Amino acid sequence: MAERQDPSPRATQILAAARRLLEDKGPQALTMRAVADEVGIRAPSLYKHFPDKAALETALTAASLRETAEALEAAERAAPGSLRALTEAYRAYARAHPHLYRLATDRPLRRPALPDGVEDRASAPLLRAVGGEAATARAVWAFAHGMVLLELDGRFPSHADLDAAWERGALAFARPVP
Amino acid sequence: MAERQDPSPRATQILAAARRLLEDKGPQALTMRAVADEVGIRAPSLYKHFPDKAALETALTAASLRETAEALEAAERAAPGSLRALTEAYRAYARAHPHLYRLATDRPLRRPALPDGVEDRASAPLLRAVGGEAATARAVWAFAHGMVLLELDGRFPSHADLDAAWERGALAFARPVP
DNA sequence: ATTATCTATAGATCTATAGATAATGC
DNA sequence: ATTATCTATAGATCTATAGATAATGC
Repeated sequence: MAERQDPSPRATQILAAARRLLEDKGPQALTMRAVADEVGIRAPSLYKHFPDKAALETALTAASLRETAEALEAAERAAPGSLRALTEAYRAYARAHPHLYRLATDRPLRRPALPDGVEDRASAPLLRAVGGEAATARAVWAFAHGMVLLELDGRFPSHADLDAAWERGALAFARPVP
Repeated sequence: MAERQDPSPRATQILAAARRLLEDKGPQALTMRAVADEVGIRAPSLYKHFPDKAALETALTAASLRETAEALEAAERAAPGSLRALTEAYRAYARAHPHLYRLATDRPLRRPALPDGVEDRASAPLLRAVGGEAATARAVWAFAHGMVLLELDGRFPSHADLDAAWERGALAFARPVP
C-alpha cells in the first residue's frame, strides 16, 4: 500500500528521532516517551501524527527495506551479475544499521501498511543475479539473513572466519543447479 | 560450563512450567508471575530456585540446544552423510518448537552459563556432513537458521515453494567447493 | 538450623486517552 | 474552525527484595 500522503514536517521529524533512538540505543530505547523527548514535545502529542507505536515502527521498517533495495541496486550497478557483490552489500547494510535491520527483518511484516512494491524491489536484484530462479533467490536470502543475525548476535565462535563463510555461500549459489 | 549440580525437583518443575508457557503462549507470556502461577506458588518464591529470570531463560536455551543436537544426531544415524536429512531435521525441530527455537537461537548466548559442549554437540553433525569444512558448515547453519526464521515470521510470499528453497540450499552446499 | 514460602511492596516503566488550552489558517 | 500541544492520568504490568512465618531435616 502506498503512503497515503506526504508526511508532515513534524511526522518526518518524529520518524528521524525514532530512528536515531533505535539505531543509537536499541529497540528497548524506542519508547513513545523517549521519541517525544527527542523531538521536544510531550508523548501524547505524538498520537496526532502517528496512530500508535506500531505505525512508527512500520514506517521505520519501510525505510529500512527501501535502503536495502537501494544498497543492492547500487551493488548490482557496480558489479552486474555478481552474487558476491550483493551478499557483501547486504552484509554491509545490516552491520551499519543492526537495530534497524532487525526491526525490519526479524519479525512478521505488516504488509498492508507498507508502501507498494518495497518488498519486491528489495528482492529483485538477488533474483536477477541467480537467473530468475526463485527457489535459489530465497535460499540465498535466507543464507544472508542467517549470516547477518548469527554475526550480529555473536553466535559464531570468535575464531570463525566469517568472510570465508560468506564467500562459501555466495559460491555455492552462484553456480546453476545441475 | 557444566550444571553445578542436579536440579531440585522444584527447579525441574519450574523449568517445565516456564517451557510450557513459552511454547504455548510465546515469549511475552513468560513472566515470573505466570511461571509461579503455573507452578502454584508465589512469584518471589521462584528466586529461591533461580537467581533471576535470565537464569531460567538460559536453562531453556540449554535444553533447546541439547534437543536440537539430539534431533540432528538421530537424522545422521538414519541417513549418514545426508545434508538434506540434517536440514530437514533442523527445520522440523524449529517448527515444532518455534518460541523455544527463537529463545535459544535468535539472540546472544550466555555462554558461561551453558553446559559444556552443548554448542559443539549441536554443530557437530553438520560439520561431519560437509566433510569437516568449517566455512561450509557455518554457511549451511546460517542458511537453515535464516530459512527457519523467515518461514516462522511469514516473510516469504504465501505462494513460495519453501520445500524447493530448502532443497536448493542443501544441494548447493552438498557438492564440495570446486 | 535451614530452607521454602508467603505477604507486602519498592521501584520502574509503558502505551494511550480525555479534556482543556493555545496557536494557526481561512 | 481546525490542528497541535499540554497536563493529568488511567490502566497495565514487570522484576526483584525485605522481612516474617511455616515446614523440614538433623
